Amino acid sequence: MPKGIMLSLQQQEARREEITGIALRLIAENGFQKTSMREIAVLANMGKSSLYDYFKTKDEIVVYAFEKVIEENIQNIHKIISEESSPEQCLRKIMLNHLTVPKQYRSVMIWLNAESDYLEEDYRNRLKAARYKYQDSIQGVIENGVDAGVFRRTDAALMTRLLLNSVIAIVYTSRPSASMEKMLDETINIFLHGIMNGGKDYD
Amino acid sequence: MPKGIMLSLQQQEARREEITGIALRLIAENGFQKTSMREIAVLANMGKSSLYDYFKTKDEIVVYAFEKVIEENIQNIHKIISEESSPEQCLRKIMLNHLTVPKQYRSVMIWLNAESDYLEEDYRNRLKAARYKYQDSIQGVIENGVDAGVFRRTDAALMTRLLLNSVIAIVYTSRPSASMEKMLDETINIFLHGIMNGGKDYD
DNA sequence: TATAAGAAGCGACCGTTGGTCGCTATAAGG
DNA sequence: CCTTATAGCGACCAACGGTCGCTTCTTATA
Repeated sequence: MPKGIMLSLQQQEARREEITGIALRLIAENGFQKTSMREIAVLANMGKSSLYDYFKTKDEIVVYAFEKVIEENIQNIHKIISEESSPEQCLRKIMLNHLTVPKQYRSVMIWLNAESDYLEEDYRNRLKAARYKYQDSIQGVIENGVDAGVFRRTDAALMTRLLLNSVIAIVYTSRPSASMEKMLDETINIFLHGIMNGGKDYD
Repeated sequence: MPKGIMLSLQQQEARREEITGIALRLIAENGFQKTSMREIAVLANMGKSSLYDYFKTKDEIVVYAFEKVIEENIQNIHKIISEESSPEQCLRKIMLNHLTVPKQYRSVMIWLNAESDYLEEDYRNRLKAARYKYQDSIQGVIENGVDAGVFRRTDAALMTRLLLNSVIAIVYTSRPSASMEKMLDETINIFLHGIMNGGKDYD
């Protein structure tokens, strides 16, 4: 391993991605608690202390991973929005996209959901920013649907959280009652037929 | 501190409850990770190693707490079911009850949701048993509603998980869009008007 | 009353953890 | 060729969850 070479920003980023990938794999296998920095360092073929040249703490690794996957998801959402004009279909596709978040990311997302309140303020803020940005782009779809008269007037922010949490309920069960796609379909049907103007108007 | 006295089972149970209470308070404040057994021991006025006379591990404390709160909730549900004949109102009341789970319990429930897969098998099984029992009693209400023709035919197990997860989405947000009761109301309206036979029949 | 049995409680200790620090080795710039 | 800056690392630290054997006390029996 050559030392003393200045790594370019891209190279640093690549290192960070590599470390993150290893960490996510281990965390998905054994949980956050039982995954140690030493273990990650071994698999990344570097000394443990070198990890700290790329991430300030263990927590930051998962914060970073979260930001990355959210960023990617937001890109997907924007693409879906630009390609699909029906708010209803738009929502379906967004949820389907959310469902296909790679497996390794799921455990850190769930873990963050539980522990994010107790992280350092800096990390909390980064997580909040990412999460809000993601939620807001979905919320926008719902609000557009309301404005277009496709959805009844509803609490779009709440609705967004319900939808996202429902995906978690689908993905993260030890007792699935059907395939994930089927459950997602049923879930969206439940939500839509409660939210769409169909005969009755709740205003 | 008298030593050598044989504690009755009730006294042991009381000790366990006391320890659990302290632990829950600390965990709600600082998170599971940052709550140490030493800290708990100090507040419980006992040596750290004495904690291990009442709980085998730190994890077991939260497993025990989970079992307790679920048990209590199941009692409440049974009472609601026996007093309320309308499946719709029944669901409303059950969800409202779920919403009123004491604050300290919430953080351990969320934490368990994230980490339960990585606990010792014994704990995993205890958690599973409690959770299933709880879910099943709610699922029963939905199935009754379906049989009575009040609800349309749906995946009752999925529906249960959606409902429970939605309560979490309501309670556990840093950006509430209304009071918890209002959000719960809106949530149930969304679910019910998607699930109830109102004009259309999806079969 | 003397004593054996057994449980409550604890201090000292263990391996492992996340994280720090100062040193070494090396490349680039003058 | 020498200075400077940096990637990388080994040794170390306090704190953690958890264990063990000892002390201290009560109760039961003789």
